[in-house]
Amino acid sequence: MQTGKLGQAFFNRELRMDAHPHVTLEDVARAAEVSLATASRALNGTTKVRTDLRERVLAAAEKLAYTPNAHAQALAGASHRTVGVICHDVSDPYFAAIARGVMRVAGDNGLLVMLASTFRDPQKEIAYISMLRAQRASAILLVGSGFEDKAWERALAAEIDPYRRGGGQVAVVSRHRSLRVDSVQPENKEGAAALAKALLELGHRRFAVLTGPRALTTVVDRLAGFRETLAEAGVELPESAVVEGAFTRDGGHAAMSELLARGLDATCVFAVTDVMAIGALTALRESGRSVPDDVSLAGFDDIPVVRDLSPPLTTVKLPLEELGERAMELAFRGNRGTRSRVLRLPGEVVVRASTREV
Amino acid sequence: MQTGKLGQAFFNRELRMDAHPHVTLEDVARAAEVSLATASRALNGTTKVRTDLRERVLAAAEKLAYTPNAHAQALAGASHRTVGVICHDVSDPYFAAIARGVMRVAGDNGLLVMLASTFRDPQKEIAYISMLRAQRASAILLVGSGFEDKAWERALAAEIDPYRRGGGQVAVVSRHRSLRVDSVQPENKEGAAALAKALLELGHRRFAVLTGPRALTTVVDRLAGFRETLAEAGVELPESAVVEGAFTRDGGHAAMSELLARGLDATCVFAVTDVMAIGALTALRESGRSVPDDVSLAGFDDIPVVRDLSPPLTTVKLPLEELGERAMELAFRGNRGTRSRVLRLPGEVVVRASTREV
DNA sequence: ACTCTACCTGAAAGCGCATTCAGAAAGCGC
DNA sequence: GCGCTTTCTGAATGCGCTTTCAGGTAGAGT
Repeated sequence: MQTGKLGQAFFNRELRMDAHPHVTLEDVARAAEVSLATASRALNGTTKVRTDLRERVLAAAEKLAYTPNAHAQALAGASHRTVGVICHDVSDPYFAAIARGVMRVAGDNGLLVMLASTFRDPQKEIAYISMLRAQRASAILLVGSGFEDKAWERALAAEIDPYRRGGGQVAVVSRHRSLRVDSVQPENKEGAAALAKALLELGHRRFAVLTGPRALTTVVDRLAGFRETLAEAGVELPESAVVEGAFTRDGGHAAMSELLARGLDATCVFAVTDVMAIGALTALRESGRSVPDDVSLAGFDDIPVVRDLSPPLTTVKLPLEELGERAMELAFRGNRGTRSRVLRLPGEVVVRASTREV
Repeated sequence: MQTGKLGQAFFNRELRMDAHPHVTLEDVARAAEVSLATASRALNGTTKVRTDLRERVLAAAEKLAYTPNAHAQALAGASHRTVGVICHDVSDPYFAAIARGVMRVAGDNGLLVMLASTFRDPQKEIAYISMLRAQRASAILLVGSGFEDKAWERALAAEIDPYRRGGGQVAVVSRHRSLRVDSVQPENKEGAAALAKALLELGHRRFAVLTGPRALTTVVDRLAGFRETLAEAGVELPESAVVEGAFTRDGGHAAMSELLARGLDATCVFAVTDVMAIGALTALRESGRSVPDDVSLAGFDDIPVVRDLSPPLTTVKLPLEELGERAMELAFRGNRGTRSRVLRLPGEVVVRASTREV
């Protein structure tokens, strides 16, 4: 495995699996006094094996605590069932929820999931795909917004294309589809538009937005949906009311603080993700402002915890787990055609107490 | 791979990796007009290869988008670097934080992580270990509280022992160490004791506790530490003031509701995990009670979000990511001795606004 | 009882790679 | 320029398993 790409290893110890050699199929066959082929067949049930022989094999396998070597099986041509999932950070509730959906489907289907966190390092994403390719994972799921960067997409394609040519399935979740693969996408733009509409209906006219990195497609879409809907209502969202921050709780906190420092004159703040909204909420509280009395706050995603905030957060509910489940289906259902399939899942505005009428 | 254990598959389509056969080392060697052995050596750098030959090989590999087959490598004896992590639910912030630590270390060391969620199904835990064993993962990490069940521990050992005999490393995180393997454990009992002391110092004398399943060792330890410290101070914690619930937000919500229904007469409620505390907090709010004015609330773990609650939660801060990191070190540092190593990481009481002096 | 057809079983090939072993080339002293 | 050692290269082996392929055995048909 070419792993050097992922950084300096500090574990130099070689951990070979041959301390005591593993029990092999041959051991089982010998113990059961049958041929290797028969042992294999008895264990896999691919062909009928005389009952007494099969039982002898099963008994021997049990007694020796035999477990087939998945590598040998894979090499010998058996389909091995493992999925690779690449996300930015498992500990982000947004990805965690999607991963949950993935894991559920995987568990129900005897699939092993290899989960990798890139910590938003594009290099790592590439490196992980390469590793997953080496593992001959049957499918790779790319979860999370990609970058709007042509060079980057090209580098990605250089890994993905050979993988697919080799028969690998690829699906992306919540990501721009410049990669021509199957994808399942939340309706970010529509969701943001619906949210904007709901906020307008509450009477708000002066808005501010806390965005994540503007290069992320998710940010672009949500911002566009929000802004355009305001524009249609004749409400302008000046660039000075848009603050960019990291896609994290602290990013939201910092962005909100920045906004407050600039002198907040909006009656409603929209954070493009719930995670950022959580940071923003705390920043507002720390500044002595009350939500929603002094300012309304809305997020996006509806990660589980936001309903337990005080006040509970108005947001756009996304079917996060379903996003993961659908992606798995897409990947394992296989794609006969040449066109990439796109599954769009709508969000739903959930108005809670963090926004009020003005 | 024997995967039947994990339930009914609904994906019947065979996804073989041979749609277009993968580029092999032999292809590269042929393209570079060198022998297979030379190509292997050039790519791995194990032995010196004449410069021009190496460059030809590298160029050919690049051109053909060659990726070694990790299965073949593993089978041929190369150590393959993959870790298996088994937890209850990735989307639980507690596990997510630990997983984050694991992933960070993995990423820095070129390790691939196979993450499995058991959804608290003991059968699945066993099945996953079996799969990981089949994959010849270099190490397996068991994250999360085990059950106090002898039969169950025995079944587990039946998987673990052969794995270790084969040279596999095992480490457990936050789990009773009836399994004689390396472990890293938060000081649950001590932490709960320290929390109890802090709450006593705030003047509280009537307590209630929201626990998770009493069979979980984590619950047992935290409850014991809490209760014993109260007892030392002459404060009794009657069983009627202890409510058991699921180890989830909803479990905490339900348990708190139950407690309220019984007629809460405590001035302070301790939820054995932050996740449960979050549910409890909402239940209290829904009942019209103010935290901390009407009742104080404390949790355990210090998952990231609790500081953003209103009021921020008093809790016992555990070094969650470090738990994961240490486990990885334990696993990959290897264990020369016969005794299993135990790493205990202390918690620290963090008093926030959810508890007040009475 | 004898042949023909199913049905099983076992020997052997091969999956893609790392690595050993023997041999070839190159470098050295004289 | 010859014989030596030192490097490097390539053919061949084996990792553990699945899967042909070629028997072999038993049962059916007459």
